[in-house]
Amino acid sequence: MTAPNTTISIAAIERDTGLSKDTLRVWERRYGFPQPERDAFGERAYSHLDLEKLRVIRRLMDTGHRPGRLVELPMAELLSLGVSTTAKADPDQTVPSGETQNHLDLIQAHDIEGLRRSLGQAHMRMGLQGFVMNLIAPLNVRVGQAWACGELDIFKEHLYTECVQSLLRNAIYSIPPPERSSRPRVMLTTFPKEAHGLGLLMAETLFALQGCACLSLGTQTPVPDIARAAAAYNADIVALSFTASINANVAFAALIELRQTLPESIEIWAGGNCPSLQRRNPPRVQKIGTLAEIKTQIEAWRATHPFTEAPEEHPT
Amino acid sequence: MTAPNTTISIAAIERDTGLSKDTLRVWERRYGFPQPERDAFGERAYSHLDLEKLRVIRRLMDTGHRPGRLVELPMAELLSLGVSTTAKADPDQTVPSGETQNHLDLIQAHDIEGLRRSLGQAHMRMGLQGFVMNLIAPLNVRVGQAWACGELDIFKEHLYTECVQSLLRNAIYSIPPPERSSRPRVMLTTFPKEAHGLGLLMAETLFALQGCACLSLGTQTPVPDIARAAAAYNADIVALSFTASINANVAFAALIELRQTLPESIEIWAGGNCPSLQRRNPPRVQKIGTLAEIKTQIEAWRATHPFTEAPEEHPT
DNA sequence: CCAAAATTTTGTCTTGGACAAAAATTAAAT
DNA sequence: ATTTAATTTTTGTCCAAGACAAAATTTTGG
Repeated sequence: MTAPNTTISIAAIERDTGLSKDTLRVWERRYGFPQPERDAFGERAYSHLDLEKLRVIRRLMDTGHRPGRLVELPMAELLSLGVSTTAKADPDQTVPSGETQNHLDLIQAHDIEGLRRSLGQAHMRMGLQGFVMNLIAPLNVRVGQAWACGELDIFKEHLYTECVQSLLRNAIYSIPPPERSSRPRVMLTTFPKEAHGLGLLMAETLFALQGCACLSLGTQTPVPDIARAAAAYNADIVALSFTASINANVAFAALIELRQTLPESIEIWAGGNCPSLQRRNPPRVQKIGTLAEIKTQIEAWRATHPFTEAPEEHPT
Repeated sequence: MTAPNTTISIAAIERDTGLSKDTLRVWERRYGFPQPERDAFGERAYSHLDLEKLRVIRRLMDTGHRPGRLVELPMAELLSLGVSTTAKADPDQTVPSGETQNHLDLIQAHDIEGLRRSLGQAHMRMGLQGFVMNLIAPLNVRVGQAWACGELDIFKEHLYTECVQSLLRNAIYSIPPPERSSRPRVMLTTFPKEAHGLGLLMAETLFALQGCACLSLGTQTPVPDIARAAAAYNADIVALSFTASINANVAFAALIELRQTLPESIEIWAGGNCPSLQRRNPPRVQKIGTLAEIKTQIEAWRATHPFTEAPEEHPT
C-alpha cells in the first residue's frame, strides 16, 4: 500500500515524528541510528522502516525511556517494551474494565456509529462526571497503550478522538451556564505544538460541572496571547493541558515564560498525563495530577478566596 | 502587562511565529532583521517588538508579499499594508454585510454568550448551508483581515473559532446520516502543522449536506496515516483543508507525497483559502477554490461514477 | 501582447563543534 | 541503611557559514 521504495526527507520525518532536525542529525552522529541513504542532492533520505521505528521510540521516550538505549533495540523488542512499561505504570489497573475493552473493540473495527451510540448510552447511564472520569479517561490511556504496542493504527486513534470530542462538546454545551459573577473564572488552552485537545475538553467538562466560568481558547495558543487573553477575560486560573505529544523541554520553558508574564494573582494549573512533565516542578505552577483533583482544588481555591465568589451579589 | 525587559529565545520565536530557526538565522544574515541581542551564553535573545513584527510579517507573507521587502518596513506601514492587501483581494465584497460586522463587534467585545446566541439564530433563519456559506465563511475572512491590520487580538480569533467549532459539530451531528452504501465516501483531515480546523469542519458540513458518507480524522494527520486510513475506510475522496497557517512548501511536498502513496482510484481534493497554495498546481489533485464548488464537484463525481452510488441497492 | 530565457529571491539542507541542563551514578555522611 | 551531596554521563539545542534547488520575478525575443 505505502510505496516501500519511496524515501522520506528529513523535514517529513520531523513533521511525522515531532523530533527536530537537529535531534535527528545528532542521533545519527552519536548512535548511528537512523542512518539514512542520501538522495541525488546528498540529502538524507529515510526509509519507511526508519520512520516507523522512530515513531515507536518517540512514544516510548514519553514513558520514561532514554533514546540512547532504545535506538539499538530491534522493532520487536521495542513493541514488547511498550506493553510492559505501560502495564506497570498502572499497577492497580491491570485488569481493564470490560467496558473499556468493549469500546476498544469498536475502535478496532472502526465502527464509529457503534462507538458513538455506545458512548452515548454510557454517558446517560453514568452521568457526565462519571462518564468522563471513569470511562473516557481510562479509555484514553488504553488507546494510547494499544498504539504503543502496535495494536492500534494511529488513524483509529484520530477517529476515536474526533468522536469523543464531538460528544464532549455537546455535553459541555448542555451544562447550565453559571452565574455571570461566579468564580473562579477559568481559561483553558494548550501551548503550541501540543496536538491533543481531548484532555483540555475533559478538564473543561469537569470545571464546568464545578460551576466555574470556563472559557476555552482551543489548542495551541502562543504564550503572549494566553497572557493577553487572561487579562482581558479577567481570569483567576489559566489551565493548561499537556500530553506526551509535546516536547517536555519546550513545554517547561513555555510554562516558566508564562509564569513570568502573568501577574501573581492569576494561578496556573498544569494537568494532563505528560509523564516527563510530571517529574519536574515548575515554580509557582499548580500541578493537577488527576482529573479528580480538579474538584478538590477548586474547593480549595474557593476556600481561600471567599469574597470573590460572587462580587456583584446582593443580599437576599 | 507583558514584561518588556525579558528577552525571547530562538526556540520561542519559532514556536510563536512558525518561522523555522534556519529561516530566522538566514534572515538575520541577509536582511539584518531581526537583529537580536545575545545572552550570557552567546545565544540570540529577541525582543518582544521583534516578535510582534515577525508575526505581522508572517501573516502578510501569506497574502502574497515577500519577506525581503517586508522586513525593512516599519510596523505602521506593515499594518496599513494589511488593510489594503486584504481589501483588494476581495474587490466585490468591499462592503461587508451588516451581519458580518455585527458578529465581528460581538467578538471584539468578547461576548461569547451573545455571539453563540446570535449565530444560533442566524443558523435557524438561514438554514445550515446558507449559514456556513454566507455567514461563517465571510466572517472567517473578515476575522482574519481584522487580525492582519491589528484590530483584533489573536485570542479573540481563538475564542471565535472555538465557538463556531462547537456550533458546527453540533449541526453536523444533527444531519441525518446517509445510507450505509451511499457514495462518495469522503475522508477529511489536515496535514501536520495545519493549526486551523474550522475550514475542515465547514467542508464536512457541506459534504454531509450533499449526502456523502463523511469521516473526519480531525486535524494534523501524518501522511502515512492518511493513506492507511483511506484504505481502511475504503474512501473515494480524501479532502484536505489548507489555511495560511501552514507553510506552503511543506504543504505542497506533503500533497505530492500523499498522491504518490494513494492509489489512483482515490481522489484528493484540496481546499481552503491558503493563498500561496492556490497559485500552484499539484498534479492529479483536485483544487476546490470555494465552498460552493463542493456541491458541483460532488455532482460531477457522481455523474462519472454512476454504478458506485449504491452498490448494494436492489431493484424496485 | 505573449512566451521563453535569464536572474533574483528564498527556504532548507549540509557539517562539526560547543555547551548547559537533566538524569544517572558514585561517594560521603548522618 | 538511607538520605544528601558531588561527579559523570547523557541528551537536546544552538552556532556558523556555505551550498543549492525551486519559486518568483524580470528581462529578452518573437
